Amino acid sequence: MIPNRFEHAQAASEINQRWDEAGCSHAEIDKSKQPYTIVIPPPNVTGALHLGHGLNNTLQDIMIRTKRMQGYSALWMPGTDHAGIATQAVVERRLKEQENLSRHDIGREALVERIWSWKDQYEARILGQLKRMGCSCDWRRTRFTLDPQCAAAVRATFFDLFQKHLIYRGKRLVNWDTFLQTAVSNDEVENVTKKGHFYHFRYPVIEPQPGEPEFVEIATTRPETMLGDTAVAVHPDPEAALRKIETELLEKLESVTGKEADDLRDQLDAINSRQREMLGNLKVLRNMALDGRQLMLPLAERPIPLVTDEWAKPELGSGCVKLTPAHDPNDYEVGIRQSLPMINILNADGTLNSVVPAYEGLTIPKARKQVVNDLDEAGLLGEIEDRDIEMPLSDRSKTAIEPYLADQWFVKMADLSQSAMDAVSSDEVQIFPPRYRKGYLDWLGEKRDWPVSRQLWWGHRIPIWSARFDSQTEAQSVADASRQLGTESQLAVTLQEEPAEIQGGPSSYSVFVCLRDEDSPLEPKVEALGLVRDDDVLDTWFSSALWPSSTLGWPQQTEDLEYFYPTSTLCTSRDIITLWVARMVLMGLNNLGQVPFSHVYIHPTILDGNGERMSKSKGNGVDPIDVIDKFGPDALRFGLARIATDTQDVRLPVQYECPHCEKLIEQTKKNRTVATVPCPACGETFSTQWAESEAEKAFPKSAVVSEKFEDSRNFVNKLWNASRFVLMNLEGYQAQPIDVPSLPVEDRWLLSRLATVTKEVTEGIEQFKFAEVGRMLYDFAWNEFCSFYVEIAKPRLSDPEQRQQTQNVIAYGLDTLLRLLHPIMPFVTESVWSYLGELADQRGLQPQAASEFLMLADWPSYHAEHYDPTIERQFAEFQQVVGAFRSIRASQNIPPKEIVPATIRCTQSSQALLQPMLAYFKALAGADVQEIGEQAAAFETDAPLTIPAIDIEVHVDLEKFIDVEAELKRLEKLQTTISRQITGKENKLANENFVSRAPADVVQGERAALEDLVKRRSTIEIDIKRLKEKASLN
RNA sequence: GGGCGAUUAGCUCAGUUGGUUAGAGCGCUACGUUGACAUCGUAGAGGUCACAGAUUCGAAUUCUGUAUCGCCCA
Repeated sequence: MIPNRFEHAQAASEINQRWDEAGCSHAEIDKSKQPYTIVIPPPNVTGALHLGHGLNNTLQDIMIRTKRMQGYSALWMPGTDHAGIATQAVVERRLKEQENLSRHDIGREALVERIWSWKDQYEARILGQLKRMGCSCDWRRTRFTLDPQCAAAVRATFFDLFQKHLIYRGKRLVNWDTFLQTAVSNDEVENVTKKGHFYHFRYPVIEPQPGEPEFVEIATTRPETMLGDTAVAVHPDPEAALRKIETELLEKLESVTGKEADDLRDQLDAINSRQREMLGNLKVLRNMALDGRQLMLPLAERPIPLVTDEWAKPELGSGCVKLTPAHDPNDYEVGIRQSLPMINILNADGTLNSVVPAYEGLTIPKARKQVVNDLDEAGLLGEIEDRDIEMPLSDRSKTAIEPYLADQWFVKMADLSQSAMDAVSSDEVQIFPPRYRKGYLDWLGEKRDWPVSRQLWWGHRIPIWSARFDSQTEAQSVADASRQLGTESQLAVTLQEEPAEIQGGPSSYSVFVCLRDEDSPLEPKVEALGLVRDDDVLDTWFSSALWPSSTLGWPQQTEDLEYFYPTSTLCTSRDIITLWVARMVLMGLNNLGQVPFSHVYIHPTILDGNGERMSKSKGNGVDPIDVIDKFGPDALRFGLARIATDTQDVRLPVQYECPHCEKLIEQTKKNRTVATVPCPACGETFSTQWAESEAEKAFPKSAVVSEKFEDSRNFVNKLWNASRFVLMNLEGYQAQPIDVPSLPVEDRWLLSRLATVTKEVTEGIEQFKFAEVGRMLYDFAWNEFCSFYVEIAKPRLSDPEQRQQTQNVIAYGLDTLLRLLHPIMPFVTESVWSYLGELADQRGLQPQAASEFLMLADWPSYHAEHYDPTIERQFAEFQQVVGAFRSIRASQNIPPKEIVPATIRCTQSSQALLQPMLAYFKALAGADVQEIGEQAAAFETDAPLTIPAIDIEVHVDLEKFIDVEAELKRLEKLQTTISRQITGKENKLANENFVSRAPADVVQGERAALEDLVKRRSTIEIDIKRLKEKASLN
């Protein structure tokens, strides 16, 4: 027999085991079925999953379970991502914290070994989290982006791109993380605003001509970079530039007023005063630049040119800008334009190199201080302003990013990007919600080459061997010799000239050899020619970009690939549309000639109660396991599905759960970063994720959860109990076909509602409307199935004549509801399914044996013929009458157990419907209906309620219960409301415009409504009068 | 600076092509527990739909602008 309570912890683990043993989530190639494939966005092995992942994976599971039930061969490919830089950073940081060692102390092999063991630990944790959530991945296929199969795909792709000359090496300005000593991509850099200074310097002019200034003033927020300056720029036409700004301001000024206009006028004044006071000087400087004047760079004592370039803004500062092409992205662009030397002043660790020996070895902050001091002593320091400065920080190490000139491998993006843009423009890949198309297309449209090398030890090592030569002929001969070593399918060779201006030295020539196979026998031969393998590894996204095909076996032409590729839907969050989705599309097209998926669904981001993204490092990350422990996996999933609207963010307030008293304590910005928290409810102290010392850890640790899952937990409970009711009443069940036309109204209502809900849920999932699907199922199950159908079934089940038919219908109803709910709440539905199978194995419209697992059962089909709008409308009348009785009872404080005499005045057609249902008013509203029809009368001591929309008036006999005060209060309140409505309607109808311009049916409707209201008001007024008379008699 | 999103009840959110009295869950108030469920039931209170303007007979809904918050990009 079904237990009293659904013990989710026990049930879920048993069910998981049964599914696992039966291989329910394993997908096989089955040519008789359509494939449906989802690849999981592989979670980083950096850390455990939080609710953001919980949402992501719940939605995927809803889709895959639905498709599986719909008869597809549904494959959900699981796995994890090695997340190169992130994981290495975490392990390195721990190494530093716990053992005070750097990666260089322990060496490449030892570090990589430690990262592998970290990976093993977190991969297991992550897969465990997914399993407990009920994710029906095909676990037998679990992959890892660094495993041999994925590595083979990486190698094949890299070789192919290299062969197509889409991979090249360049010295480029990269975002250098001086802590991790690697380049990071733009996307791994976040900008923060900090308080800083704006330093003004004077650079002496070498041999100024008469009338020319002796110094040029520049300003910078990063003084130490001046050691690498290679020019100072002035605008080529400062007069025109200022005039242009002036014109623009004037134009703008015409269209605005108030505060904004004042701002503009201030700006205009500033420009005008510049035109008066500075323009002359700027013109002189421009002419000096054109005349080839040079400046003496202080401290370095190096002559540098004065050049003209539009990057110098005559409206800002002194109008001159120093150029440090090797350490500033904008200056770098100017440097390329102006063919300036690029002087690197940094070592890889962020200390200064020997370019200016006096500063060698200093860290950047120290060098900055020293440079400022030295310039001051030299009398070249001007004003120092306070100013907010934008500082780039590495996402990974949280240290400052330095722009740094380094050798990097790049993928040429022009054609690849175009292909990925075309795929979306042509709708071959559809993105939902569609507003995300723009970001995708804009980003790809920039066609920026992709820097793929990372100076890390954890990742796919770049399969290139290289050597650099000063002489072209020498390089050529080594390149030729390399080519002789194997065939074009084994190796690819390029020779690349690296021009002088980039390096700041003479040109050189590099030979690159890319080997196709891992552990190729060619390796020693290549090395014998003096070529050395690149130390760097590939950007993590390079391997993730291959995920949809590498997991299916590509580059091998496997049967899996043939059958399951392209995949169907990719479900992810918006922050990686460009980083990942775009790259998968272009790699899929390059490697297989086919897009990797047809649909991309972007779900919202979960924020905490303060509107901040969840993350472990903020302390507001919620572990799905904590939620599962407290509320159960079904509640977690249902709760998540219900917040998956198509907005971009959703808020989920977060609480600590006190381990002593289980009270939930709202998380605040304050208490979420401390090690221990005193519980305001019980006074005991608990610890948080920040607990470190023994003393802190001695307090029991609090789970972090969200009370938003409480309603979902209640819903699971409701479903369980409704199911229990059904099961407890199936004694003597006999399977019988359900003859729909012969069914009473309530049964046909249920079938009609089931048909509609089935249709809407099916479509909703198809269209990624998960929140709506959740709401529909919740409303149907709770407010219709439980509150009405089950209540009505109670008297019918105790009536021997109706019992059997009711059992058949209710079993069918529950069966369908379980199927519809299964993708969202797999455990509780699977559990009920087993119990139902024990009592009513054969069930349905045409009874059939139920499958062993609900997970593998058929999705309900939409019975259009069951949808009956008349029945639904009639039943709605019944519900409204029930509501009217309840409302009267409540206002009269009639005790729930008392059955009150009642009558219903209604039209003949309503009477025809309600007559057979009269008994249910007793069950649902404690009303004993003694009379129904057009002539049904009020009682001597009467409480009436009119439902104008359906022309029904209900009356309750208050003889035994009359509470005149309460009744008067109720009626008078009603009277006020109605009067207000009447006024509104009268005004509306008195408006000539409304009557003449609004559609006739709307006007007609308003008139009818007004008439009803007036009628009601007079009825109520009569009732009030009668009641008052009665009161005065007593 | 550009793009995207949000702003509706104390909280978290729905709100279909503009049309009677703007909804739900939680929270709150009152009443209720031996018969599926107190993780429950019934009833109720609670909203100038951020602000300003425009379109319209009629705007939470369409348009323009403003403010606040968030995210992304430069």
